[in-house]
Amino acid sequence: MRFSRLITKTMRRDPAEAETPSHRYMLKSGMVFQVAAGVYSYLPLAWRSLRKIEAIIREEMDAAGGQEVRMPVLQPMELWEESGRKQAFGDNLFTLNDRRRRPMVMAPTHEEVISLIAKAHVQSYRDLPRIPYQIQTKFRDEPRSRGGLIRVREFDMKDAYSMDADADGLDASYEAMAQAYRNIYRRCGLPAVMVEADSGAIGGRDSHEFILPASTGEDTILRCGGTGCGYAANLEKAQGVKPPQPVDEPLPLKEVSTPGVKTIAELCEFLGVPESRTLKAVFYSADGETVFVTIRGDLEVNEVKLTTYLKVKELRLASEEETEAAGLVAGSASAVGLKGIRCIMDDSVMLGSNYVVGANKPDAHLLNANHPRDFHLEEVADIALAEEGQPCVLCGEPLEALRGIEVGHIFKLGTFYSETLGVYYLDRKGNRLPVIMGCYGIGVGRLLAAAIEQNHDENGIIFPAPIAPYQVHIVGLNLGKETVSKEADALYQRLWDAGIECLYDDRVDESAGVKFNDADLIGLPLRIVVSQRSLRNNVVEIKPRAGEDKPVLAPLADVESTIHQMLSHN
RNA sequence: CGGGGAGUGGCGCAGUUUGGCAGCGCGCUACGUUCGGGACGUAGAGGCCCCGGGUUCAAAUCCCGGCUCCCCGACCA
Repeated sequence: MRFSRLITKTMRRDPAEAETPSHRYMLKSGMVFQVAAGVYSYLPLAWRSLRKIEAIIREEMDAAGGQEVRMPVLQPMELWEESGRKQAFGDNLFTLNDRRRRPMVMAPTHEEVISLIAKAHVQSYRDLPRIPYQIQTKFRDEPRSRGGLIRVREFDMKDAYSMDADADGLDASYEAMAQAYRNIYRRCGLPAVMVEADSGAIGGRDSHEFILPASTGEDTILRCGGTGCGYAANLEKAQGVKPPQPVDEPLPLKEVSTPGVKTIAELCEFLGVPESRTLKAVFYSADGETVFVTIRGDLEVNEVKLTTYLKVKELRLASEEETEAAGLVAGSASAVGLKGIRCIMDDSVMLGSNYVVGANKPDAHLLNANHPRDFHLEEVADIALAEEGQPCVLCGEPLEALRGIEVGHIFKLGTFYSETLGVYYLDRKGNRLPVIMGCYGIGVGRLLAAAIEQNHDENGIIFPAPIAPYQVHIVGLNLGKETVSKEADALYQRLWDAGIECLYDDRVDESAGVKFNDADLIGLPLRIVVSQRSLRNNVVEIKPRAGEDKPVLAPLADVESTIHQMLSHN
């Protein structure tokens, strides 16, 4: 591509609305153009890069036993009512009516349709396993789009669905997909980390996310800082070893006056006890029911874990009205003597004794509360937020925290859709059984954005070669001189003939500085400078975008081989 | 949806407090000079000041209503 013919231009100044680096550089380099909140046009540079990512995905999906299909974006609302996901998606669902006023959905994902297809085509265990996939535009009316392509409302996703006869089959398909994902990220030059993830409301046993480390990421993961065990999980799901506390002989329960004391911090200050010697009480509204949750004072409630444990759709902190209606005394509540409300206790409470707890009346607390002597709770679960520095549950090494961007997510769905939508097969013995499904997603545009988040400097993008729009940026200087422009044009043609993708800055009137800055901004792996000065010695300068290496002076005749050598080095 | 910020030539902004010719820098066009890290001169083109209403002799500016975008929180690839 000749720079002078490109439909886009680079911007000299930073676009005002972009704060995250990938957003800023994609706008500045002319890769994308925003049309509405969370809706973008992909312009030539971005589109070439996206197509490279897609090509890698296709190869790996095909190699892992996938087969590409194409399902419709436009789908009847009926189908979403049948699966119950009209409700589940709620306002996130883009909807419209057709000319006969029939409600339609712009699909956010394709479990429903793939189930219909499976229902029509899978009748026997002989028809399994199958892994159809597609790369297609999805529509989700996100409450808030952000960060350029990081989170948008219209986006391209590779979505795959596995269909198996039994749990072993699902495990095999799942592992094949996981391996395909590892290959995809590796080939894109991106060190994504596979972490355990919350599987969400619909459930299924396993779920993993692929997180690309980046400081601007929306997700936090905890991973084992040790070398051997490899434990890594999204903070929403992560476990750590909770600091054990002394389990002393139970002392007699005793009420103390604590005027004005509401928070754990105030309580510890007032009584001179450590947080781990107190129990915190938190009240939630879970699908409308007010529930009481208690956890050791030095730990925080993980609302995702709690949501999953309760198997509810909506969890939020209870309002003052709800708290009062349930007879709870905010600031002085505890499980001691509490009746008529569902209570959940974090298992950390077991690791300690003689707690300070609320007295369930204003301005009073109890000393030396012990489980189960003073309160006996049936529902005990791990609902605590794991923390950096806690020992790994597998090997005991301290956990480390890492921010990152979710660039893929895989789920073992189980039989939810098969049973809801009627996808059954006959096994060897003639039993009618639901097909076991898994689903596997990669956000293609987000992967590009994440790649830039992770690979940039103050001057612009530093593209990993496999997903760069072009491999080489030819910068022609002194192109006003016919001798130079002829050589540069010829080299450009030669490299394309040799299969090397080039962006050729053939602008005659731009200064060298402008061209260098644009090359840095766009960030192709290699920059070749063709100038009067270099041609005098029959060489061109080749310089990698990454690193501080000095340019290589390559004789004109050896340019192709030098490029190949330098690209394979990266 | 809650909280914060912003809408003025293609881009970045000033002007709004105190109403009075719509400005600056970059970019763009033409000509000339320059030519290895965002050159210079001269002459130009380009605006629904987000939209609708109101106040006023007069509104980018004041009042009322609405829309859009960005950022922070609840969701997700």
